[in-house]
Amino acid sequence: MTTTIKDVAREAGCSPTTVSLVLNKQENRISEETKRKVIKAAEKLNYTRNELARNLVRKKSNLIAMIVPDLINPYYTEISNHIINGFAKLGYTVMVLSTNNDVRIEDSGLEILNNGFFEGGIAVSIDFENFKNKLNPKVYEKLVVLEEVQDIMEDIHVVTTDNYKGGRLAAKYLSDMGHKRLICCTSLDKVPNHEKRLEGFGSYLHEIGVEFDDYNSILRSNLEIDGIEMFAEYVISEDVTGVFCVNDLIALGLISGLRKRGKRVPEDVSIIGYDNAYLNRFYSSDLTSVDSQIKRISRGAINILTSLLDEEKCEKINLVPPILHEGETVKRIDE
Amino acid sequence: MTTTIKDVAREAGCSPTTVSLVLNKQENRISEETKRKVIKAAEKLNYTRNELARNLVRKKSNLIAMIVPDLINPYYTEISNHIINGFAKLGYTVMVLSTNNDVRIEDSGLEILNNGFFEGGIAVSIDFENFKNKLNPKVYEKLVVLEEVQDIMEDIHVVTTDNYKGGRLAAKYLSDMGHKRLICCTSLDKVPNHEKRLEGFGSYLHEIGVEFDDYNSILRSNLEIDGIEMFAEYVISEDVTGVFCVNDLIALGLISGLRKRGKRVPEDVSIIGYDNAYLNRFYSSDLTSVDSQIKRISRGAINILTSLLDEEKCEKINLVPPILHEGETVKRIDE
DNA sequence: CTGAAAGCGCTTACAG
DNA sequence: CTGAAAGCGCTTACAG
Repeated sequence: MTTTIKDVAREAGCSPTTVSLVLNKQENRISEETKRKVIKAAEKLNYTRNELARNLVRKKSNLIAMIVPDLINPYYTEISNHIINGFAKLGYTVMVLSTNNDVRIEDSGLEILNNGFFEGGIAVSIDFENFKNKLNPKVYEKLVVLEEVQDIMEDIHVVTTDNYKGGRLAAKYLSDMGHKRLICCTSLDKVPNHEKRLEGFGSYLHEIGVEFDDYNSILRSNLEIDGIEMFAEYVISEDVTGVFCVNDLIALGLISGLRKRGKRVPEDVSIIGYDNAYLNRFYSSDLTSVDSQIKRISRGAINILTSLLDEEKCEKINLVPPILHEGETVKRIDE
Repeated sequence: MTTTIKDVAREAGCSPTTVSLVLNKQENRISEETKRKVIKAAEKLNYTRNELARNLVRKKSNLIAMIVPDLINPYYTEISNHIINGFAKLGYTVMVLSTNNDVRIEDSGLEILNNGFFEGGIAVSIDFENFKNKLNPKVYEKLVVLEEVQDIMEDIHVVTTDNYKGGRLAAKYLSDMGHKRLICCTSLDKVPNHEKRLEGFGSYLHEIGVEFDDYNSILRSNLEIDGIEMFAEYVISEDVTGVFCVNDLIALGLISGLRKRGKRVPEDVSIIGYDNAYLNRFYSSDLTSVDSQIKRISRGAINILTSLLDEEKCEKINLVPPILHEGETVKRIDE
């Protein structure tokens, strides 16, 4: 029913070998005459090569799988974009699988990584335990993870923003601007990147003697819009002056929630996000944010994975230093 | 080097057939004893099945490919999300390929669709000509396109918002609110969805006698942030009172550009978008927008594609009626 | 309850 | 310049 190389061979009056050779542009040894016949036959029969069979023998697909937790957070889509474009230039096609925080989808993702259709993988913000249990160790050799390092995965290649430093940067900036009543807003699930940011944030405040404790100063919610609005309620009721949001999406949602309640940013509350995502620029106010340098992270990931694909050695861990982007959502205050 | 079914068979002391049977849970006929041995051997050798080989013979992968133009526009990511989740429930995994408006990546996408690894495809907003030329007609039978219909693709299944009607809805609303100096903002590339929206918009205005001509009333730019800011300049210099943006991202960018220039929305300029994307809710003002009912579109796509996968007949064209979402970015004016 | 054999659609030494 | 043959790693009638 589907036309194969054999059909083309029959139509062209030659062997399957010859067809394969011609179609793979290895036709230096084939006569022009035969070449033409083959191409004509292939066109006539509407032949398209079965890549499954091809890859089975070649063990090469030029395909890379990218696993992300969701497609809502612009950070993930932006980083995907860079990686797609970067690999396109190198002749690789990247397909992205978003687990949408569903373990079953994540498992399918791991299976896909295991099954050999994709030559390499990039995983953003994953469940390390699950990976460790279900991923074939051989896959590690062609995988780069974009998330705060965990001891649990000692064999893996990592590139990520320096979350700890980023958290400290945020804390320093807010306190330099005179803020003392601070909280953090983060996700309910303990994402390693986020936790490290909080750790850095807290550590800086402790050093300079500003009150900050995990129980009262860290707010958690699902990141649906209503959870984020709950943050707004709390900020208002507790008279907080500065908020560190572990990503930009939370920051934008929080600003929106505050404004709906008659509060102004930064006049009444100062907000700082993390990532400095491109999509922020479509937003009315210029969000102050710790820039995780998405482009550099992407480039790093591409470099490492290409090295791995070429079986070259390379550094295991690659921490990209964050930079503070001073927007207009943090105000200096004096008390 | 990679362990195969043969290795497992040798280790377990049985035939490859038996291993395959056990690992595919078709073990009703296999003795408990053997079963255990096989599973143990597989674990010991860290065996993972080669899906390439498997799919080659089964012609079944439970994988669906989704092709989108970019991952920046929240409309694409939101629709992807719904489709990923919907298919997950049905046991299919969806991987998305973003062409990033690069023909070469789009071509890879078409190749992937052709190559048989994916059982079905969903394509959002594509280049019809390119599809027609390069896609194996057999793929049409398992493909649904989410974009305004083109005569060029008569064989294809389509589900999309009723763009024409949506455009008219926007025009009616703005004119009902008293606006007469209107323009549209759209992309430089002629996306079928967008063009149809403009057509609907213009047609309504013509009917009620409001001035609107394609040359002076339709602004086009690349959808980078600077292009969109150029829109803002124009709106201000021409004293426009109402703007129809063919998608929400343009609308948000435009609002941001106007505010930077000291203009207020909706006090000075009224803005209406298209899609009513979820991400809008993280934005400070509630954007007035033609709701394309992304969920219904997604559900429609899932239904049709599952029918196609089951070789059932179904309707070719599925137009989802849009609904006006009244936010707070359009103001009534009277002159 | 189990296995030998054919076949999925391709590529690639090898021989001529 | 061209082709027969083996093999990629699996599944699935078929036979026993």
